[in-house]
Amino acid sequence: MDSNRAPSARSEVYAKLREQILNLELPPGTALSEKESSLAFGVSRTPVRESFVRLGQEGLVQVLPQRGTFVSLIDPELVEEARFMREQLERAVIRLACASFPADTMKQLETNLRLQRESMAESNDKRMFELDEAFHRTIFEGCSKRNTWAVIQQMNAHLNRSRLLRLVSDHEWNHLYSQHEQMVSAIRDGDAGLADRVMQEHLSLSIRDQAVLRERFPHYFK
Amino acid sequence: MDSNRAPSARSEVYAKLREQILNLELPPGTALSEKESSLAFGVSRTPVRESFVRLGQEGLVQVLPQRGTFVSLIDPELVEEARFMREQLERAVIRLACASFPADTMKQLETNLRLQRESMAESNDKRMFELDEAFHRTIFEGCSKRNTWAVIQQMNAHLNRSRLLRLVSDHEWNHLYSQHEQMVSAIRDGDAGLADRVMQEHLSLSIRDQAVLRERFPHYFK
DNA sequence: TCTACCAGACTTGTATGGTAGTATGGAAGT
DNA sequence: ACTTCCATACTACCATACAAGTCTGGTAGA
Repeated sequence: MDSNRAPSARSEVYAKLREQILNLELPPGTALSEKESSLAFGVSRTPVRESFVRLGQEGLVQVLPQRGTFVSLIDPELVEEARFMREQLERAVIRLACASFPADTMKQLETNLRLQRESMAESNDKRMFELDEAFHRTIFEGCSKRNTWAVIQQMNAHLNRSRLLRLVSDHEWNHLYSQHEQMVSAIRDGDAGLADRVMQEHLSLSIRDQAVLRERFPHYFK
Repeated sequence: MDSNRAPSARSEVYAKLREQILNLELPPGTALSEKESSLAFGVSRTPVRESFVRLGQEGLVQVLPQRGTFVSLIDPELVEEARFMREQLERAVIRLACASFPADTMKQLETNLRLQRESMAESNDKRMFELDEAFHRTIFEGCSKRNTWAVIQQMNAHLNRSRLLRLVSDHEWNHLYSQHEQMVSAIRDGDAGLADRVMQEHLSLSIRDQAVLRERFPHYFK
């Protein structure tokens, strides 16, 4: 069941750093250092270095030779493009879903909706966030577009640093939930036009978040 | 002008390995090894290792701990999804281009078309391939979607291993060129519907290549 | 006071040795 | 002939030492 019987030091460090960057626990612009991180994690520089390489490729850190490694500033252009890509791909996929969608995957969506209602009742924001992600992922899986979702997730690393604020403004969840419900109905009815419109509106919400974050933390941005 | 005054050993090794994998010079399934590669490139194992990490993240190689590193087999599902993503994003972008496109970037497209005619006359396939890539990239740049193009390029790594065969069947170029011409006209006229249709057809051509390659080299595929 | 310079404390880049897990082939036992 | 076991030769993983570039602060000289 466990693909990695012994999780490597590298993957541990990588996962932890990535999480901290996405959390804004390590804010944009923070100076990292191989040595410092290796001490913090209790490993040698090698696995830390290789984590930096991976994070650098994803654009989450910037490695300047002989100068230092820094958590990347949020690039508004990159964020907007990430939103654009996600919008195009999610709309295309949900149109596919309206043409044909497996029954058991539809069951999963319905279960997910029920869990969303429960989480909203409990005001469990963290759980709600996970369910939101799972909801979208499930649509991709129903259309055999697992890898496409994976690419979106990578792009979303940048988008998500901006979206963090919404987590605290939980009054938005009701709106998002009703959109999720509309999507499921549209897929069930095969109404691609409706699904497309709802998804487009659904994904346009994140634009405003960035403006708010930018105003509050101007030095986080490029 | 040179972003890297002294190209690092790592980036050299990475670029070379990547090129060889995309060339099929290193066919899918080939066993690599840190030691062997380090000897071949005349560097230590460290930069080779870090190249493996990068290539692994792109899905071009598969690193199995304590077992070995292998050039990834071509995953048909991944290839189809790459094609799907590219289609959706290119169609969305060319529709944007029809709404608004900078005059100087339009000049570049026209220049590119002229060079394409010259290269076809010379039967210069390599040049033609480069111009084709530049053509599409220019459309993205005109719409301020540089990063989106970069993501497509990464996905295309998988797609391109399948597209290699087309390079030798140069009789296709005439068809591709006329489609390019139609796209430029459509952008000039702001005819998003036409542009979308042409682009869709344009990008559907690569599907057949995979079938051919798969038939000839079944052991290259997953 | 201001400038030029240099020493030292950083940084990442590269090389190398040792460790642990894995595949393989041959020998010993059935 | 067939199976089991083990020595051996791999593999990637990690730790560590050294190399080379960069920044900083203090100092000597004008």
